[in-house]
Amino acid sequence: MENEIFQERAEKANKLREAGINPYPYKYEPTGKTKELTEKYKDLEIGKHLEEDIYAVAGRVMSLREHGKSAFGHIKDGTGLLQLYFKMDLLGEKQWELFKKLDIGDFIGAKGDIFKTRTGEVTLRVRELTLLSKALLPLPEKWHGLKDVEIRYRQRYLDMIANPEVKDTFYTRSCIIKLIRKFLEEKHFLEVETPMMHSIPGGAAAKPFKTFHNALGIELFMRIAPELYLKRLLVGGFERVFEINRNFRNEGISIKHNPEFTMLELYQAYADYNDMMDLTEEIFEYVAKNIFGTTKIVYQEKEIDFARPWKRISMADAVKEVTGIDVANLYFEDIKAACAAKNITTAPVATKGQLINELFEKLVEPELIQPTIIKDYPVEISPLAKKKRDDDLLVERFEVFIFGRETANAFSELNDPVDQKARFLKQVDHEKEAELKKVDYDYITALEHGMPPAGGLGIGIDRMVMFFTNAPSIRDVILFPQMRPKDETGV
RNA sequence: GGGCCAUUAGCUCAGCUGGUAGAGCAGCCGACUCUUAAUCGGGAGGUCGUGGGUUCGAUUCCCCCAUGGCCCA
Repeated sequence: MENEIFQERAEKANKLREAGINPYPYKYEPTGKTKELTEKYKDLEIGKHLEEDIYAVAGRVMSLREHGKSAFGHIKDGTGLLQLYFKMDLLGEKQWELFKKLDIGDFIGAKGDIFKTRTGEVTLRVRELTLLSKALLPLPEKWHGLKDVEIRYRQRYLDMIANPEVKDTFYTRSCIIKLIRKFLEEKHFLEVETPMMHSIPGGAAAKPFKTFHNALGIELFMRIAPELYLKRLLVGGFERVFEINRNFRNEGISIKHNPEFTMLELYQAYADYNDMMDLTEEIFEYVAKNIFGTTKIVYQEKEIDFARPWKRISMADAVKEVTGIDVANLYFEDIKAACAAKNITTAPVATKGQLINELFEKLVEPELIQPTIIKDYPVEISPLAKKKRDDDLLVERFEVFIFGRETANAFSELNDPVDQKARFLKQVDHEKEAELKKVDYDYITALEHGMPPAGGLGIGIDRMVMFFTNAPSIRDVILFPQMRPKDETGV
């Protein structure tokens, strides 16, 4: 059947070629956009024709309603839809023949005058029709749209055509990123680009993708985080830098995880994690206000308010608040027992800090619906953060949780090269994948030259976009989410 | 990695207890010069995800696999 439609349409294209019409011409110059025209003439009197108001519009044919020697249809361009009216006696016989070979899905140019139909719709009465591109395959159905999620992700272009809100989502995504850039530039942050291919994967705890550089003859890793390079820039003298770019993590795919995802990382010299808390709140509030005019949004039926200030609470206090377990004043064995009592399985060699983190992740995280800053993490799970100024077992680190999801991560950056080296070595000792972990001595060397005290912040852009577009899955905010390739027989 | 669910026409979906598959839209032919889910008439379109099993007979029951979704680790 698909083949049949394809053949019929290909045949139409051939007939047009025989008649001297190129079904794939080179250029068209529209003089109006659909949205602009429907807006401009929305108050036009019903039934009124403006024969002097002539426009050329271009777009994809989305519907056709034929009436013998006349027809209505809609075209869609980048701004919206516009109704077109085709009349045989106005088009002339030759153009009418061309019209009859149109299919839904074709791109056309249409030039004509404006009028308003009896039913009150601004319509272009076509006097000159140009085929701009013949579509050989049919579009998804007009009424129900495209629902098959597999096709929506694999053939995103069909999703965009059939489901208008998809374009809105990615439009909003672009706006959010633009706003973040604007905000940071106003605060004198410099946007930089650091390597995507690292010889030592660092800056986060995640499995990397491996690749190979032939000329150098070395294994390289797609970056899991830009952190260690951005901090080298602090050593070099840039005081405020940021990067918005892709990270790659060779881990599972879920509603919250795509192997490649976009991260904002920024570093500010002479600042600490308290400054990063303020900055994080400001960024979210700024974006929310500029997009919605308010700090309140609805995400998956829950109202979320980004208004400052957010709740700020230490991890230990959060665990105590939610579970009643006073981890700060308990010994290792008691915490282990508490985990067991809550049916939380723990690694046999877990440290106290890791146990507390387990309790936090399992029992507290899901409760953190409103934006919440969880601060003061156990040192053993945070090798790049500076120890808390009054507690050696903790680091000055916070994460932001929204709707139970980790959305940002920030530290007072560790700039003591001796401490950093010790923590790297300890990590290599403990990590299961120790053979993957190499100490980045080049980074240590950079710190040895002196890095100013600094605050650093990372925000998961995809997750942020999910909140602002009410997207249930990260795949809804990534244009081409990772899928298993289909075999060569196609989709 | 484990569990559950889905896969039927280009798209959206029906298909009961096992008896060789239906609708709407799209597309095709015809009628119709203000329709908008246009309408009316006619016809066409299917390896029921793949492979195996049970059965006289499988879209339907069972198993494997593939792809996707959700949940858990």
